[in-house]
Amino acid sequence: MLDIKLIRTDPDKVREAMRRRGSEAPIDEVLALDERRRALVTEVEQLKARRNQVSEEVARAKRAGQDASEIIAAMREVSDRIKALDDEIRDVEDRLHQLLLVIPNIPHESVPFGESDADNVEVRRWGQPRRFDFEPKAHWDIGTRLGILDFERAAKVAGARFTVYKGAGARLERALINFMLDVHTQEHGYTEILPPFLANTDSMTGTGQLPKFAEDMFHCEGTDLYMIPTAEVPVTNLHRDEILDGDRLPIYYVAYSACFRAEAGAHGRDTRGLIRQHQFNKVELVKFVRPEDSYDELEKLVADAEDILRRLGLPYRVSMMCTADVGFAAAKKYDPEVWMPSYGRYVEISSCSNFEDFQARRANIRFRRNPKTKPEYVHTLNGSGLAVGRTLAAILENYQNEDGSVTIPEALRPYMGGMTRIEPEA
RNA sequence: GGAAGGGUGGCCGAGCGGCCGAAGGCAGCGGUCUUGAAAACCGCAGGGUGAUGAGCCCCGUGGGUUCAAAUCCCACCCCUUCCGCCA
Repeated sequence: MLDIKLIRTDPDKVREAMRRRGSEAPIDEVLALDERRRALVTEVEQLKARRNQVSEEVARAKRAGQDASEIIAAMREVSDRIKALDDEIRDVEDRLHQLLLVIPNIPHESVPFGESDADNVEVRRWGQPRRFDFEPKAHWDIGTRLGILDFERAAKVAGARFTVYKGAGARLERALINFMLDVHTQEHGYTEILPPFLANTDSMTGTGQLPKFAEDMFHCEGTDLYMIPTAEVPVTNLHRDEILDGDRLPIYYVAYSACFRAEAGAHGRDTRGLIRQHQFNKVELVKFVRPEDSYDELEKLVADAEDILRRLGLPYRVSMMCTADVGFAAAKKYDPEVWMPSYGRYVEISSCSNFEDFQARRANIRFRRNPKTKPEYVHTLNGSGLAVGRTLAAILENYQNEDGSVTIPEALRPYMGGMTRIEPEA
């Protein structure tokens, strides 16, 4: 959520930011409602001040045993007016709030202008895509042939875009989760969280999934619960409506969770394999930091995600999202992308964002620099470290052998009981 | 799911419809005293809006009654205990 004061004092800056994003935003309507609200508030507050004053007089008179029926009668009218004004204010504020909730964040000045994802900018590249001296297969073929991924039975059990992992495949997924959690907790300084996988409307609104993106999520009928599309939601909302002690910042959390996405509107895209699923595993990094540190923290966050790819020996590049692709809530976003032989290109495997105070304002997450000062909004960041299913797919493809087996990356072997290869079932 | 009890400031905990943004205690901060510390004593200390002012608002949330609600009424949410069910 943007600061209403910013919209009020510099509406052109906001309009320009929306134009750069290619987003429509009801700025004029916001300004009109804001003005209306402030006029009403001024009026009602004057009346309330009078009511409070007179109430005291009534109390004093009654205590003195005097009759106060005249003032009481006079105040009835004032009270009615107050009630009417309060009703109108509530109505105006509701509408204003609804509008503010659908206005996206302002991209940081370092974000390049662009009109589509084609305008994203590659910032660095690591590793060399392997040259195969045989025809490399796609991970769905590799996994199916090895008997470690079962798409058909998953479709029977749940439907399209679900996968059953089996044997060494299930273990490899679990190994990746544990490996990532261990690296981030033991070497990058994150505290592990295992959050609820369902979250309520307030939480979804706090991080920005609602109200705009309801159709992307699974909703549990008859409840106020949504299945989380990312651990960002429960973990960021851990500190909703809190005032954090400045000494505690920065806070780093890492959380494994299953993630659930309806993928409405993705018909026909990535229909095969693990790339686009209704349910997938992810290890998510979340930070709460001081505003002045958030861009340094973003760079460190990306580096933490990249570290996993390097240790796994997976070639990747990092793209900086342009204004058109930065995402609703983010001010700046980097996407680490892994080399995927079956796609013949780099595929998003993480997404690291600085939301500045956009989420903090929605979720009311603040901190106090020192005991005397007013609370300020924190900056929140998050990034995948990494998407586990896509990582497994990348390993199958990049580490495949001509005989159909897959070599297990060095770093994962301790998590696989020393296993070095996944061989086809006998 | 059923029954009972409860949600007040960082924590504990009072609160007769008006003098309650709210006693008291603890923790915190500043000071006096002390070589220093503790103790004792004095003082400051919630959040929002706004200009560090005035005013206004906030006692789980939302309605209602009233000239006036932390206090009365209704609904909802959450917590605790007991029972039932259950991984």
